[in-house]
This record gives sequence, structure tokens and C-alpha cells, in this order.
Amino acid sequence: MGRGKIEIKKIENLNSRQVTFSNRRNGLLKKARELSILCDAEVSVIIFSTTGKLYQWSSTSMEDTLLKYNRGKIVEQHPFDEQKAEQNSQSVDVSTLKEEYLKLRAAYMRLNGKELEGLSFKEVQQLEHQLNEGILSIKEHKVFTNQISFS
Amino acid sequence: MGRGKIEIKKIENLNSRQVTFSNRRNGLLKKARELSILCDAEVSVIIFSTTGKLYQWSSTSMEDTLLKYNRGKIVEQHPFDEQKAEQNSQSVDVSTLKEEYLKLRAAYMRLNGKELEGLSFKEVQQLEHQLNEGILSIKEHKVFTNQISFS
DNA sequence: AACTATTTATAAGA
DNA sequence: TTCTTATAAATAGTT
Repeated sequence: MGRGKIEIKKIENLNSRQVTFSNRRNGLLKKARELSILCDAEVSVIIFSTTGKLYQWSSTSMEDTLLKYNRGKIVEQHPFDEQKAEQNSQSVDVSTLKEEYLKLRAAYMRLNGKELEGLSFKEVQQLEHQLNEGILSIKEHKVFTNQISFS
Repeated sequence: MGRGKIEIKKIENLNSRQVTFSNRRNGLLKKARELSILCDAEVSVIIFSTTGKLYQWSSTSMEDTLLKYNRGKIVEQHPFDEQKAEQNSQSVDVSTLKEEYLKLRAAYMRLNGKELEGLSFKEVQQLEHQLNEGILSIKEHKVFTNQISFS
């Protein structure tokens, strides 16, 4: 779209490549913004230049988009939240893993009776129930392993 | 770029919004591809439609881009294993985080009385003790919160 | 889903 | 870089 038609292949001349990068990068981000507004869509664009510099634009926070992108793709072989175990995921990004880690850590703390602030009465009841179930299961385990050792 | 100029604001008519979404989405992905080829850049685009459907394009694997994007931004240290709390590190690599996640998950499962295979008798005793402490702490919490509600 | 009149993006030049 | 402008490309409204 200019004085001449160009072939889509790497621009060898460094200077024109940089100029084109700047122009088209701005164009892409503008188009992304227009798409998100016109069509009420969630759009994120991430660009790394050859030199490693980051350019980005996101209609909502980039983190939200990436979490949404990865939702359900988490830790396929070891799902903490069984509902999240999905079939086809191959990738997990760090922020999502971190989110899961922090959720799991919070659950772990609660099982130790810590960081209970903000739980409803019902949630505390459920927690107590969960702990009692854990103790029961452990007692059964003790019986079972004793049976094995003495048989 | 059409029969008339349009204002950049949400298209109210559902049908034209869908048509425009389809057209401009393709346009955006094409521009992303051209930018990456012409300028040898790494480009990723993520689009969610209003209905939550995902459209994406990435010049390299999306996972690579997201990892690169997140690199260095991660984890202000929430160590599960206190011994691993280091003073000056700002970032944690994925494999370390994942390892911590799996260890925490194992501890969480044990608190639920699951995956106890291989624990020594002493370890099981300690686990039971830990659970009883948790229950005690929760009972205290219940008393405490009741006191607040009735004071 | 096609068709075009127009608008917009941008390649090359200054 | 930044601006200009001729031309290519994208697309809004129509069929």
C-alpha cells in the first residue's frame, strides 16, 4: 500500500526495515484497538523487535488476557482443581502457574488453620469437615499398613 | 476504508458487528503475519470474541512468546519451603516454580489423607498431629469470630 | 458471500 | 527521523 507493491519477505535493507517496522507496528496496534472497540472484543498484541524490545497493546490488562488464554491449560498432569483438568493442553505460562501455586498455598494454609480471615461460617465448617475426613483417612491408612506389616 | 467513513465506537447492529468482526479479525491477523515476516519480528495476537471464542496467531509458538513476555516479571517469592526463601532473587524460573507447586500439592494431598504411600510411621504420626493442630486452630477461630459477632 | 466506492495504510522519496 | 504523496490494500455499505 504505497508507492509500489512489495513482496512479503524479510526486508534486507536495515534502514527501510526499521522504518517499516515502526510504521506497520503502529498500524497493527491501531487496527487492534479499532477491532476491540468496534466489535466489543478482547484483543491483545505482543511484538518483540529483532533487538528484543517489547511493544504491546491490550484492550484489557495483558495479564487478564493471558490468564484467560491459559485458563484450563494448567498443569495438565497434576491438576489441583480437578475441574480444570483438560485434555489437550500443552502449554502453561508462568503467571498462570503462579496463580495456581498461590491458590494451592492458600488452601494449604487453611488446612493448617491459618489465614482464615474472610471465610464464611459455612466455609469454616466445610474446612473442619475436610480436616476430619483427612484424619479418618490417615487412621485407616495406619490400620491398613499395620495389617500389611503383621501379615 | 469503505463506502463511508465510520466512527470508532461499538457497532450496535449485531449482524454488521459480526461481519466486521470477521473481516477485521482476518485483516489484523494478516497484518500481524506481514509485520513478522517483513521485519523479522516476533508477533502474537490473541482475540476473544464477545461470545468467548478464541482466535489467535503467533509467529513462533504462542507459549514461547508468553514465556518471553513473562520472563523477569514473575514471582515476588511466596516460598512454600521457607528454607528456599532467598533474599535477593526477583524471578523464579518455571521449572523451579513447578517443582515447588508439585511439592506443595503433595503436602496438600497428604493433609487430605491421600497419597500416603511410602510415608514412615513417624511421618504419618506427624501428619496426624499437624491435622489436629489445624482443627484446634480452626476451633479457636470459630470461637474468636463468634466473640466478635456477639460483642 | 460477492461487489465496488471510498477510506486508510503505507512504500518510496525528500 | 519525520513529512509527503502516489498507490496498494482494507473494508463499509450494498447486492
